[in-house]
Amino acid sequence: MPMLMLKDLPRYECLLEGARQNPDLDPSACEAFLTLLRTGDEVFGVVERRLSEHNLSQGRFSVLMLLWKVCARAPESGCATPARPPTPAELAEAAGVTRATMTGLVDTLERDGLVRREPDPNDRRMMWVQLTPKGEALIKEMLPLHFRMMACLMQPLSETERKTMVKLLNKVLEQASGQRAPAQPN
Amino acid sequence: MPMLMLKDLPRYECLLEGARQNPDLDPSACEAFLTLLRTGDEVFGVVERRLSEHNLSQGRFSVLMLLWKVCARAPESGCATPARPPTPAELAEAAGVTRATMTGLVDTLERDGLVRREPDPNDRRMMWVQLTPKGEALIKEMLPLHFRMMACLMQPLSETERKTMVKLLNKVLEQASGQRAPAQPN
DNA sequence: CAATTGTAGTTAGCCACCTGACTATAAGCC
DNA sequence: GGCTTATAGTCAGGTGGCTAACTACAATTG
Repeated sequence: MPMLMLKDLPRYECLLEGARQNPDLDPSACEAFLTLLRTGDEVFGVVERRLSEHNLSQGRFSVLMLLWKVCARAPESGCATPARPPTPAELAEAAGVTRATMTGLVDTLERDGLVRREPDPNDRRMMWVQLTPKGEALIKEMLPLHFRMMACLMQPLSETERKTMVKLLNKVLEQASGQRAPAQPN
Repeated sequence: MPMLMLKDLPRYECLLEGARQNPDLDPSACEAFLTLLRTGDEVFGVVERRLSEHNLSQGRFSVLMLLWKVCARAPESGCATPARPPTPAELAEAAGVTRATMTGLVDTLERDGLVRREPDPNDRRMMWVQLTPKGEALIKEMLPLHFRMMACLMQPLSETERKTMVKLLNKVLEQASGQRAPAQPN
């Protein structure tokens, strides 16, 4: 549960009351906003708790996933097979964290024997990161559990409702991404 | 951006491909799950970035909000007015963090002169936490900006879509809360 | 070829989250 | 009244985010 989020969402009447005092408060927007963050936080918490039983966190798990996808890439999957293992910078980019953060993640994963660093023979600035057998065994063990957890969490929604939620969330996602970088002139 | 979340969500075809190899993978559940976390992360990031321009974070802002709600509670708002300022433990409970975390938050807020600690005269274990005038001024300045940001983020959704999203998210929220504490016998 | 510029990885230092242990105090119960 | 138990706040130590600065190396360019 990484972010501090109000545990009890305000009742809608309180939002309406607040809107009467503050013209900037849009009750339905506020409700949607708070519910989104609250739900994301709660779901994230469930995931973290499950992962922590296997000594993992979201971050560590994501790195293992990224590494596993590379080495497990079947030829028929249609995805391009990279010529070499990924570098910390590539992992950071894919995971959406800074290179400094990735250094720390790979440090602890390496300390726990799940991952191995190896210098790139062609560019001495770079490192390659690879799963160890132990890391591969762990991710293979975890994946089915992780998938079942996703299914369990989304079980109250019908197929149609899932599609609807994804559609609505994507609208918000796009808006939020635009907020972050209003223009990418390149 | 507190949580590490894959930046590029997998395409749906890849999920279908994965499901063929792993019977536990439910493609629509997986898509909904990833989109939910990704969107929550992105929205959270927008908020953090805005708040950081005023030297705040989600956590610091939430504490100020909680303190402000107490002292700004108008009699006609219908909410019960507490007899005294909140304690760190109450703030932690309301914000959904541990008491230890709240100690740290109040530490930095007090260091920055936004908040004041005062011993409870009736129970020497407890402290009262209150906004300073500086803290109150800051939250009053921030709130309209914060409300406008919520409205902006939710602007792509119609009123109906917001209601729908809240309804669907609440189903997931309830499921996730149940996951966390399967039974509360009390 | 030498100097500049850019890139990869790390380090240091900050913040906010956690757990677990500790201290002081209050409350309940012989 | 004196144990025991419970509660409030804090501290210690760990993790995972961040930025900014540094080192080593590669690439570009005059």
